[in-house]
Amino acid sequence: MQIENIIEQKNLKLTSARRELLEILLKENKPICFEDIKDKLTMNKATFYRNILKFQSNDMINSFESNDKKRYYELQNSPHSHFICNICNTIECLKKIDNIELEGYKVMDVVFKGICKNCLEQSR
Amino acid sequence: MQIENIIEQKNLKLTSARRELLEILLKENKPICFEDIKDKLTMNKATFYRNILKFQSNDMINSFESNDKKRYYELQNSPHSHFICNICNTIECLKKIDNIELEGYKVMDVVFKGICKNCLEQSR
DNA sequence: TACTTAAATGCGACTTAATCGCAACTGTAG
DNA sequence: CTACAGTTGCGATTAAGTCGCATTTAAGTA
Repeated sequence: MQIENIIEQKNLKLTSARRELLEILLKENKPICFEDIKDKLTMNKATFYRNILKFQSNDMINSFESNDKKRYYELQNSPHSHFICNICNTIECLKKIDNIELEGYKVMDVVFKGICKNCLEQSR
Repeated sequence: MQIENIIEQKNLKLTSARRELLEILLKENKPICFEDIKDKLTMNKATFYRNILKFQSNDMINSFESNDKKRYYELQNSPHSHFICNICNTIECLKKIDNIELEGYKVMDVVFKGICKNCLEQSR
């Protein structure tokens, strides 16, 4: 999916800041936080946050907070869940789990917390 | 469960700040954030956060961030999941869901995001 | 190609969550 | 009653996120 198409689909202006931000998100292909990328950003941080908000309200990205108290952002290419390890704090993307449904609710995102495979094995 | 017992089980000192904080958490019986209770707190906010950390490392409370970008804390009396509505931002406690397991992981907490029952009905 | 304008940006100030170092204080074991 | 490790209050600090405003820019239109 090209950046031009993504933007056009949502009827947004394609600015250099937005191109930059989308390129970063596409390239990373995993949840990233502001701190991870602030040095790469040429745009002002206010612009960063305003575009994050814009993208979120257009369902282009989702975000969640990890154990390190930082907010992570990720492109919503392919919807999937995340697992955050309480020990090593690693964020793992899980394969889409489509059997998670709650009667009466529309579930759009799931974040699991607990102990990941690696840490479980090391505790044996 | 009495506060004295909770503290004693964990080999922590029972200070007035900790009694106050636990009383608040017990009384609320739902996830609360710093802002919700800061006016009630007689302790310093550094003390608040230090005790939150202490309680967390002793598995007495868990925390998660909601859509309002505030961190919510809750006593781990009875483990259960939470549903955060992307529309009304309400945090709901769900009944313990014990059929959620991930092969190879230890799941300790689940946060769902999506659209809650109320908002779903209103969108019809 | 130039014009127009709503939307986007940069900047600086601001708010607030969360943390830190340090001196003073306080539970609790002995 | 005492000693001391652990806890607290305080003030300063860091960093995420927001806001208002002047300036700039993308993109449609003539």
